[in-house]
Amino acid sequence: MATSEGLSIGDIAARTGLAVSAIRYYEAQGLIAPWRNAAGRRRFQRADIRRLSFVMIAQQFGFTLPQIRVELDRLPKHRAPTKADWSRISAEFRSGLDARITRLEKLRDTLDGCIGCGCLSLDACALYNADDRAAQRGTGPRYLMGDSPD
Amino acid sequence: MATSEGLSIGDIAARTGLAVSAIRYYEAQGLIAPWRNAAGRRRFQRADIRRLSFVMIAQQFGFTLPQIRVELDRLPKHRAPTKADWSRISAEFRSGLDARITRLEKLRDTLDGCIGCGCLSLDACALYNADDRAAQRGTGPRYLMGDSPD
DNA sequence: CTCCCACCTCAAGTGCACTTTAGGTCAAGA
DNA sequence: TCTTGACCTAAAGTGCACTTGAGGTGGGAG
Repeated sequence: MATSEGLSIGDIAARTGLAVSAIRYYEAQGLIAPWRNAAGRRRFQRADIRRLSFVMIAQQFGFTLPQIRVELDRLPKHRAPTKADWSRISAEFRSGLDARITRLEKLRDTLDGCIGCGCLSLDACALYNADDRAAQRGTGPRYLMGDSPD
Repeated sequence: MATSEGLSIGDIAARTGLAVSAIRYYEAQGLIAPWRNAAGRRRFQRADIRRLSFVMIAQQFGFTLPQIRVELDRLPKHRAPTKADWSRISAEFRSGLDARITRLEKLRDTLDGCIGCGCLSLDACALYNADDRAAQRGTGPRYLMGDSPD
């Protein structure tokens, strides 16, 4: 409970489900900025719970902490995001998510075309096209990694 | 080129686009098992190119190297997978992929419902439901992490 | 004959996202 | 009064997937 003002790191941990160590780590990464009480202990606002939820959600979306930080930096440090903040960020999440889904679906469709095919030819199989032509352009089965086959 | 029998690690690197160090690492992880020539150098079969392509594709699918190893262990060590091998593995890939896509779509749909909502209520918002009830069950915004809300 | 390149091993380093450990402070309850 | 528990810092450790570095060998080209 709040001894005086704000929430303790333990409260935040309990309410977000995060480990205390993770919360401290996030502070070190600049994702949250609790203040300190007279005893030097971290004090959090309720809005910080939302910032941390935001972090967890964004991670689900595949964002790295530095990327999440960029988003959070555009938000007021201690306030909960407004409707406008949220709409903008949601839109970005949405496009990132769409891209991710599209990539996976492309992969799945290619796979579907290959199930039971058994060709496994380096020259012809769409899943095994890490051929010389692709290798010259970089690494790996490039077409599946997002490039289009020329 | 093949000095005598088989392909050198350099050949394999060129044809797969992988770094030589990565190929050695994969051997250490038991994903491939090249033999050695008189001089102690790795010699690969053409089928190993396919094994490595398989590794790269499986990574795209989100599998870890140990998981990929499990799949590869069911394949003959030096031979290219047969049609039957491939069909079985494809089916597993397929279901893993489907699960991944479903999860992302669920996330996206929730997000869609939230864009512009601005509620951000810990009790009501589907994206911010890291509430006490969820926290009691583990960590994070559980519903989004795959659990269903009770 | 000498040089270079491709290869070898083993150990350590990298980046991400944390956790663990060691050692210490402070306030409240038995 | 003593002890317990929540908190503090700084540094080191973890797991994954590699890369980099140091030091060494062998074979073919010039």
